[in-house]
Amino acid sequence: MLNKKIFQDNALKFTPAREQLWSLFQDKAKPMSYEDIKDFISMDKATFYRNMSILEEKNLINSFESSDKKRYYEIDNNPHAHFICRICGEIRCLDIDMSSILSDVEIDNVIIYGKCEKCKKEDFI
Amino acid sequence: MLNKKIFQDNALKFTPAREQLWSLFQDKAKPMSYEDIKDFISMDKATFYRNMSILEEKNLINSFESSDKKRYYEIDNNPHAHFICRICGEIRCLDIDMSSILSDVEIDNVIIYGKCEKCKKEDFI
DNA sequence: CTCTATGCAAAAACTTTGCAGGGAT
DNA sequence: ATCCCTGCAAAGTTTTTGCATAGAG
Repeated sequence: MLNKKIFQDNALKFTPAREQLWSLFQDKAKPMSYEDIKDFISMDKATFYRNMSILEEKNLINSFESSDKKRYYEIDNNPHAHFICRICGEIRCLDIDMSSILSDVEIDNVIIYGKCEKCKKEDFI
Repeated sequence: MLNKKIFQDNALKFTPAREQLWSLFQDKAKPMSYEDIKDFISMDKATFYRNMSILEEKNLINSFESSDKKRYYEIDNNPHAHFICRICGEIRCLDIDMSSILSDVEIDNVIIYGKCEKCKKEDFI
């Protein structure tokens, strides 16, 4: 089984918790926090956070913290920048080439905060 | 006095705490957290945070949260992006125009996370 | 069988809030 | 005199840690 192989290749035991997390994050193509998925997984939050840290160390998962103080995780395929609306909290994935922005450093995350189109309009209401 | 006028123009009382904060953030041209300045101010942390929030509402101060979970503040003059090294925590102010990257939204903060030049080198030691 | 993974509960870290007293205008 | 400001202490929120038990290989 493919999922199992991914874990074994990384010297990680193939446990139910990890299988759940892995398939959930593969199905949803968006960043999600513990809060977002807690009702869809059956494991303690400590297990969630510990496993996500491990998967991140193995470069299988990326994460960033939003302005809502929560950490969002997503599968590491095709790294990209994120736009976060500080009004409604919407997180939008962006397809910007980050490497060209800045030389001499190794960029692994770009977060752009602002007001999304919708919230910008509602300012005038 | 200029400082006093700035506060009065914004319907804020000119108190010792605010005067301290304002001159400190004007002198230092870098983002600073409560931790960074607590030894140089004589006020409770609640007063610090409350005043910084107020100054931010009045658009006199900008802030962002770093990967160390601390909120950094700086004077609102000349808004700019920041690079934060996730290894050593260094915060570098950047002079990039991000507005062109993304349309339809109102950008007010850009944070680029990565590994700074120094920490990148030390990886190989 | 051995070593890693998990659940539970408590700790940690930074920021915010409630409240009562003090100070500016 | 009236509000706003401040200090203190306690609460709040998300993530992390310690420890005993369970489970994968």
